[in-house]
Amino acid sequence: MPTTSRQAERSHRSSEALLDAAAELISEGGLGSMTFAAIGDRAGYSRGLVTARFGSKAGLVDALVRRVWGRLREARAVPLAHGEHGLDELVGLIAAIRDQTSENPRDVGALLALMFEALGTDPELRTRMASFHENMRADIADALARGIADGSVRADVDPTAGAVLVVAALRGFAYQWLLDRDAIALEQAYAELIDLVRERYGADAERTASVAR
Amino acid sequence: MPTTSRQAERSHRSSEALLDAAAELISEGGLGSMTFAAIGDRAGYSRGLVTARFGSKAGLVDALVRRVWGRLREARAVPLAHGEHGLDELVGLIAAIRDQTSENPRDVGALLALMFEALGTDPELRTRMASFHENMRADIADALARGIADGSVRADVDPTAGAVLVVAALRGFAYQWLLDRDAIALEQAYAELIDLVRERYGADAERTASVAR
DNA sequence: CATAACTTGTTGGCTGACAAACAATTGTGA
DNA sequence: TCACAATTGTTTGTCAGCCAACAAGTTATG
Repeated sequence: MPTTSRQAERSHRSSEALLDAAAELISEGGLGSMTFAAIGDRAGYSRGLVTARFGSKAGLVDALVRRVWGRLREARAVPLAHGEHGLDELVGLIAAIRDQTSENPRDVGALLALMFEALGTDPELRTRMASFHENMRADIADALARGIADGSVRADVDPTAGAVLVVAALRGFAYQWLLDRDAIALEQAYAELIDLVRERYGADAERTASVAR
Repeated sequence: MPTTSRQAERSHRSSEALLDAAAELISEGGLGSMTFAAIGDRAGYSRGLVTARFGSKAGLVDALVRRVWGRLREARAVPLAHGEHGLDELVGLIAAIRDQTSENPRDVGALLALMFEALGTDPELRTRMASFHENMRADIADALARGIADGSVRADVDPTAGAVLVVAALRGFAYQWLLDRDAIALEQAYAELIDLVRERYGADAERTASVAR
């Protein structure tokens, strides 16, 4: 007999299919186009299964965010664990986001769309995303501050302002990409940002050398 | 007798009040919280006046975008008309956006919220904002290219990549600001961006000098 | 009195939520 | 091993709430 019962496997399959469909829909048209009927249609199940499985729309979004964050955290754990210098750590973070976006555009796109959706009516989503970005800025500012201490970052850099700028660039890339996927060369954009970080925040960057990709 | 009749004045007043209320609501909670009833309530009129005046929700959004864009275009015409060098023109554009945001946060906030809302279901809004950003990137890339020609911008700068980055920073600042207005020092963020543009794209920037604000 | 400005009543469509029914799977006792 | 009950998974029916849109009516202006 299998370690997972046929029932468990069945429900697991359907849950994944529902979450996949939900991610696709959010990524394409925001929460507005993520209706129970649309999810069921796309996943090949009925509209009623979503509430049966996730309780409510909020529960579904919660499960979706958990799944995506879990995967991303897994992928990002590697570059962050190496105890690199502050500057390299920041560059590694940006590169990890770049890689995740190209490897798993559906989930990342859904998470990004949810971030922008957080500007809307739902106060819960809003505070959640607000604190997420606050933490992200704090992490980046931390990396810059550590970089100043270890000599990899210029001493006159303002870590807070740098964090706001880096986060802004990341979200701004994502926004332009979601708005018109064909108009933005994401790889090139991330390359420009990494190069910029090295040139502007790095302690020993040569101005001429930094332009080469 | 007045050049504008009392009737015209009356309808003009109510239209403005409705648009003001709509802008506030969008800025606060996106299109989702901009319901006819809410607009009427806040403007001090009935829910029915909006359709009577603007025909439909789309018409209202259209009128709102027109009004805000008109005002911004007016304000931005000055810095762009001077025929400056490419780099100064770009810096002027960023400064103009900065000034508009601090002078008229309600309208600018509404326009920004609409930009992010464009990721949602409405295809008309989406294409509209997509082409707006395409034009914006083209303008910035143009300014950079002209700057290369007139010697104010480094010759090895990629205008396209620079345009994507600048637009990303602008939208990213706005996103973080709309998400949590207290967490972001907008003035400082814009200062960082202007400084960055001068240092990274400028032809004759001194690395140490560029940090001073 | 006529026309413009504005309000209130109403309707139809869409959505999330829940409940009841139906179907597949699993456990249990003989 | 087999029947049958309990459980889990899934679907369909239905309802209440919200909203944009329109229409008919009311008030202000000319």
